[in-house]
Formats: sequence, C-alpha cells, structure tokens
Amino acid sequence: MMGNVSERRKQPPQIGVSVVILALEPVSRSNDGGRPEAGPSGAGSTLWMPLVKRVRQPFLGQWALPGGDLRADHSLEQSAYAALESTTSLHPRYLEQLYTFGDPARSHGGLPMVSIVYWALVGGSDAQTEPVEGNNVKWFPVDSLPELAFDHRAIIDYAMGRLRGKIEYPQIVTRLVGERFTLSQLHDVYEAVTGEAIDLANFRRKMLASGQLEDTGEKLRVGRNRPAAVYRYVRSALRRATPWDHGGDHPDSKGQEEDDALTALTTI
Amino acid sequence: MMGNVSERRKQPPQIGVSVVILALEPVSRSNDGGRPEAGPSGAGSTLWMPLVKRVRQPFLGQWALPGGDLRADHSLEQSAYAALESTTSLHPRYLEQLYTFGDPARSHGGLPMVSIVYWALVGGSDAQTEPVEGNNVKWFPVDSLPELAFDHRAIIDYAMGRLRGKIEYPQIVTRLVGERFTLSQLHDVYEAVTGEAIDLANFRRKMLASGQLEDTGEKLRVGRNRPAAVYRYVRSALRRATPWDHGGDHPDSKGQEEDDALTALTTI
DNA sequence: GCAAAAGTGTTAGCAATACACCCATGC
DNA sequence: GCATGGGTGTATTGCTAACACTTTTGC
Repeated sequence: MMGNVSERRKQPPQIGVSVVILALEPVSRSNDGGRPEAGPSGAGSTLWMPLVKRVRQPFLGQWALPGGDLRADHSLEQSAYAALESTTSLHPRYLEQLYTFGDPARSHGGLPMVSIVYWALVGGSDAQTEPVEGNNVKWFPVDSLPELAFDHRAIIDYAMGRLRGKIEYPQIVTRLVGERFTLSQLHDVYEAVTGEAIDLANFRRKMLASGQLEDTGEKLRVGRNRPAAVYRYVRSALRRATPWDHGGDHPDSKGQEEDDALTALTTI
Repeated sequence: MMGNVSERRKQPPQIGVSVVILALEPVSRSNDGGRPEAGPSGAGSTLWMPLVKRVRQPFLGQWALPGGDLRADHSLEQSAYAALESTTSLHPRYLEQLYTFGDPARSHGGLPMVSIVYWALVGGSDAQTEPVEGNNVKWFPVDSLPELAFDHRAIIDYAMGRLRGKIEYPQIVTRLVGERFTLSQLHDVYEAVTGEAIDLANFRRKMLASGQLEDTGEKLRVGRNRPAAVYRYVRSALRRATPWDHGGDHPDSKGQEEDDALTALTTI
C-alpha cells in the first residue's frame, strides 16, 4: 500500500488531534457540582490533568496526552471533542486550539505525524458518564507529571503559558471555578494558574472595581469561619470574546454528533 | 483511486500550509535596504501584503493567500518557507504559526482541507531574487484588500489581531522597521499596526525609558528638517523570546534546504 | 523669519502595591 | 476570648495621557 521510502518522503504526513485537559481537581462522576463547593481539602492550589497510557510503540506504557483521529467530515473542534470524550468521558466547557506540531523528528520512529493540539478546561459538572479512571487514564497534578511520551511535556508547558495569558478572561476562569464562587475561590484559581502569591485585599478590590462581578446574595461558609459572599460574572463580561482567538474553526459549532465510539487511544 | 463518498468521509482530510505576509511597503529587489530609509513617500502609515491569483476552481481568478503542500520529511516551518519563496521570492525575517483551519465547510466544493497558516513579517532586505510581482502575485494595502477566496479574509483579520497583540515585542517591530530606525519611524510602525494615533512625545519617553533602545550615534535627516537620532534595540531585548509562542515546531530550525522549486500556487 | 519635524517639561489622574486594621463566626 | 478567614482603609508609587513648549534644520 505504501511505496518505498523516497516516495513516502513526498507524501503528506498523518494528522491527528490531541487535547490538554486542565481542571482544579480530578473530575469524576461523584463531583456533580453546580453550586460552589465547600470542599474540605481546599483544592485550589494546583491544577490537574488526565493522561492516557500508551498501548503501542513507540513509548509503549508511557503516559501521553489523550488524542484521536481527524475525519474529513468533522471540524477540528469536533474531532477534539470526540478524542476527549472517548478517553475521559468529559465534555469540557471550554475548548480552544493551542498549536499544531509537525516536525518530522517528533515521531521518534513512528510515522511522521502532524498533531493539532487543543486545550480544554473542565469544572465539577462536566463528567458525562462513568469516569474511565483506573482503566488507562489517570489524573496528575501539573506540577508533578510523570515522564511523558513524544514532545508532550513541551506541549503541556506551552498550554500552561497560554492559560496564564488568558487568566483575565471571565470565560476561562468560570470554566475552572464554576459559575458561582467566592472571591477567595477566585483568588485561589488565580494563584494556581499564575503560580504566584497575590495580595487578597487588592485582588478583591480589583475584581469588584472591574464591574464584571455581581453579588448573588448567597453566602458560603467554608470552615467554621465567617461566611463569604458568592459572586458570579455579569452576563456582558462572559459574552465578550477575544477576537484574536476562536477566530478560526467555527467557534459556534457546539453540537457535536453522537458517533461511533472510539477506543481510548493516543496519537502523537 | 478514491472510494465512494461514505468511505471518503472517514478519511483524513488534505493538509497544506498558507502564509499571511506583511510588510510596511511592497517588497521588491530595488529596495535593498540595510540602513534606515529616508523614503520620500513616508510609507509607514499602512501595511501591505502579497496575494496570489488562483489558477484553479473553486474561486478561479480570485485573490488568495500564498500556500503550498506539506511533506512528511519537512517541518511545518520549512513547508511554510517553501510556500513563501516559491510564490513571492521572499525570505522573511519572522515566521510564526498562526492557526490551523479545518472546518469541512471551508473547502466550498473542493476537497476537505486542513490549512496550517503561518504569518510572516518582511523588511526591505528580504527579497532574494527577482520579484514575481506581475505574474500572479500582487501587493495590496491591508486596509483595502480585494475580495478573497475561501475564508482567507477571516484569516487575515485574525493575523492582524495577532500582530497587534505582539507589537510590543522587539523581534516583531524590528522585522518591519529594520534594525536601525528613528523614533518617528518606530512610531509610524506602531500606528500602522494598531490603527490608532499615538502621542509622539509620550511614545518617545516610554520607549526610551524602557531601556530596550540604544542610541547608535547616527543621525538621519528625513526632508529638510532637523535630523533624528537613530536607535536600535539592545541585544538582550531582542533575545527575550516569549515562551508561550514558538513553543512548538522547532523554533531554532533556521536552515531550510534548497529543494525542488514549486510553481506558484495556493491552497485553501 | 518661517515651516516642519525633533525633542523636552509639566501636570493631572488612574491603577497597582504594601500593609495596617476592623468584622463575623465557631469553638 | 481567640483563632481564622472575610472584608475595608489608606498612603505611596509608577505609569499614562494631554498638551504646552523649546530646538534644530532647510529654505
């Protein structure tokens, strides 16, 4: 089916999608969220992501980003969703294209591969079905990841940089912290993402002064301490999309079709 | 060679690269640059880009972004360079991946196509051989482009947004204005890119205060007016790359091989 | 001298920072 | 009361915007 090597060099490479998935804590069915969590662990100090164990060479047995194939009749975003759901049973509330990697050297002995990488944010209520964890999928904290296949480590670092660059956008934060949240929770997310300490007092003021938050009237008591006010982003703040992103691949295509299920796999 | 339609739907789509090329003025061999230009036209108020006339259906005869194929043994960046040089005879000093477009709807009757789009910045001294202009290539000011094939108009808008977002980076500005420049020239570039009027006095101060500029000692007289000091970016400023970009596709791969020349063409 | 562009000074206002302080709650 | 996190006050500092002003050149 395939010609000799010198012929193959002129062929186009393979294509696939991979997804970097980020959440404040491992997502499973039990976290059915909805209202702000008064979780005892405090969570918020680091981000987590699911990885998939490779079942083929090269890098057999190593951890890698979830991935899948591309089909000519699907948009890139749809393919990313499909890859995501088939491995982690998640339907993220935020999905955005990250970068396309295509250097011949990155295949490390496999076929040359172009990977279109998306990154996704998931919150507590995004689990659709039974979690696949324990199978070939496992959640890791981003600050202590295992050794990764291919160039996936670099891809993840790049994704984290992108997340840091977008932390100001309500759409982003909301997907992580949820729709309703206290200022402390919001503050925790900012610190988890930036990795830096942020003065809470100034943070409150800045957020409230931005006019993007509105008090829901609710209160949330965390431990045995003073209850905190619960906020949400005002509608107009959520709508305001960044024109220099999502510019491409039909950002409005939400409905992805139920299709033939894929088995959990990774691509480069 | 190709199966029926329902088989083809499951196939991966085609892949190609396209390039959005931007310059302060149309680039041809005559502008051999090197030192800052005292051009009579003042140039600096708008950006220009080359487009290629399509020689196939769909959109036959319409203007489109330069593009080319992807080969399994080339990096994406190398493929972008190849597409660039084969159409415009330019070797840009800045090349960066923009976005990957892959919606099935964008092919408009052609084969489904995934386009990995790069954007490039060229200055006066980037022309390598005879300019191809007049053949099927023509330069247009970005604020009055002709009607474009496919979704190329949206792609260009997206590229402009990206450029605006990066105008602060010395690497970007330098590729447009050149290595040595007066503050007025720098100011013109900022205004051309942002599209907004910027107070020259404050602009000077801000730039000088940044510590990123150094006086070369040279003077440049533009018309019959007072000569202006010529500056350049300090080395450390140029080196400082943005980690959340160029993270991917072997950013250090500069040497692109001389290879079989391609004929001027466009892809989706 | 006059025009035109280079370059400087001055002011007001806004936003980020640092940090001291008070408030509400459960034990 | 006291510990803990929620929430407020306030001074300092630095950057930005607006705009009036001076300097250097060719004609």
